[in-house]
Amino acid sequence: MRKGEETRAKILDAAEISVLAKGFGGTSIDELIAETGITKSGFFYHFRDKNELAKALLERYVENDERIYDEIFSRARELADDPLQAFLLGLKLLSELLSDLPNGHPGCLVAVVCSHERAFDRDIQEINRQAALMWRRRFGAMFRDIMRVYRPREPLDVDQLADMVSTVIEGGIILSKALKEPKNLPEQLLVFRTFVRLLFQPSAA
Amino acid sequence: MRKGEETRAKILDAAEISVLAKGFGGTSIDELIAETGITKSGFFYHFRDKNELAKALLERYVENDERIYDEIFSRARELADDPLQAFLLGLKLLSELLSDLPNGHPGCLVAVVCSHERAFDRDIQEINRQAALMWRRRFGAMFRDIMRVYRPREPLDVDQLADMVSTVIEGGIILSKALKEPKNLPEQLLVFRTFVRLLFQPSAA
DNA sequence: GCCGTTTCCCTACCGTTGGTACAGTTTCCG
DNA sequence: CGGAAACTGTACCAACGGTAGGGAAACGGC
Repeated sequence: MRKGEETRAKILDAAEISVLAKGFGGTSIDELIAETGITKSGFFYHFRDKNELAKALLERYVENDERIYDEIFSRARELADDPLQAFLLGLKLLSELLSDLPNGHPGCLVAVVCSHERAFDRDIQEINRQAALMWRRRFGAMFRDIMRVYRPREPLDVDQLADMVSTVIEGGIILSKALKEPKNLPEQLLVFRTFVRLLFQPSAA
Repeated sequence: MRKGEETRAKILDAAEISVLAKGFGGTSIDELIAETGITKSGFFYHFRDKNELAKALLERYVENDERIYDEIFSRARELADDPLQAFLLGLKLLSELLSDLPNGHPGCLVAVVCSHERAFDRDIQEINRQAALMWRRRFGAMFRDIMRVYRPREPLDVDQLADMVSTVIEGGIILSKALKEPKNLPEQLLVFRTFVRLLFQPSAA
C-alpha cells in the first residue's frame, strides 16, 4: 500500500507541473511515465484513464489549497484580535507568500479546468464548483465577522465580497502570466487589501 | 480573395467556439473541417499548422475585444462629462452587456493561452502580453484623467489600479464558470465599481 | 473569352498519442 | 509461505496532427 501511494504521488507531481505548463491536452501519458520511470501499464494500473488522472489531480490540488489558506488565515487570526485586522494581515501574508515564489504562481488547476470545461465529466466540474464554494464560505465567514464590528461605507453583498477574493487571485494569476510579471499577482492582492480597508474605514471620524 | 477570407472566418468561428469550450488540445482539426464543410487540405491551405490557427484566433479575438471596449467607454464618455462618472458608467454598461449574455461569458482566449503557456511559441505569448498591456494603457489613461480631478483617498499605483480592471474581468470569468453562475462576472464588476467610487469619493466633506 | 491566381478537393501516407487486453512477474506484508 | 498489491512486456487499435502532391473549380483582370 505504501509503495503504491508513493508512485501515485510521483505521477501526480509530474502531471501537475506539466498540466499547469501545457494544459491537459498538452500533457501526454508517455511523457508522464518517462518522468516517473514507470511503464504505461503501470500508469493505467493507478488511473483508469486521463479523466481519472485529472480528477485525482484536481482533488489533491484543492485539498492542498485549502490547507494553505487554513494556515495563513489562522496564523493571521492568532496575531490580530480584530477580525478586520486579521483579514488584512492574512491578505498581506498571502501576498508575501506569493511574492516569494521565484517564478510566480505556477497556475491554478481550477482555472485550467474552467478553460477546458467540456473536456471533463461532471464529477470534475462538481469538484471545481465545490472548491469555489468553499472559498466563498471561507471568506464570507471572515467578512461576516468583520461586519459584526465594522459597518461598510457602502452596502455590499457578503458573498459577492467573498467571491472578490477568489476573483482577484484567479485574475491576478492570469494577468501575471500574460504580462510575464510575477509580482503582479501579489500587487493586485494588496490593491484589493486597500479597497477592503477603505470599505471598513470609519467614515467622517 | 473575398471567398478565401469568408472560409477563413468560418474556420476561425468554429475554432473559437471549440477552443473556448474544450481548450486547444481538445479542439481537433477534423472537427473544425467537419463543422466548416471544408477538407483537410483546405484547412491547411489557410493555416500552416495549429499554432498559426491559434495565432490568427488570438489576434482576431484581441482586436474584437478592443473594439468592444472602444465602443462602451467612448459611449460612456459621451454621456458623462466627468471622467470618474464616465468610467463608472462604462463599468456599468460593461456589466449590463455581460449580464445579457444568456450563457454567460464564453471565456477569454487570453486566459486560455495563459493556461497553455509552454504549448505555444513566443509569437502568441507576445500577442497575449501586448493585449494585457493595451488594457493597462486604456484603463490607466482613464484613471489618470480621473486623478486630474479627484484625489484618491488612498495612494495607489495607477498601473496597478488599471490592471485591477482586467484582473476582475479575467477572475470573474473563471469564477462564473467554476460556480456555473453566469451572473457572477457582472456582479464582480459592480463590486469593483463600488470600490472605485469609494476610492475617489471626497473624504469627510 | 482566355489565363493565371486563388481557393480549394482527393488520395495516400506517417508518427504520436490515448487507450485496451492480457499474460506474466516482482514486491511487500501478514 | 501465500496471497494480494504493484507493477512489466507485448501487441494492438483508432484518432489526431501533419506532409506530399496532383489535380480542379472559381474568380478576376485583360
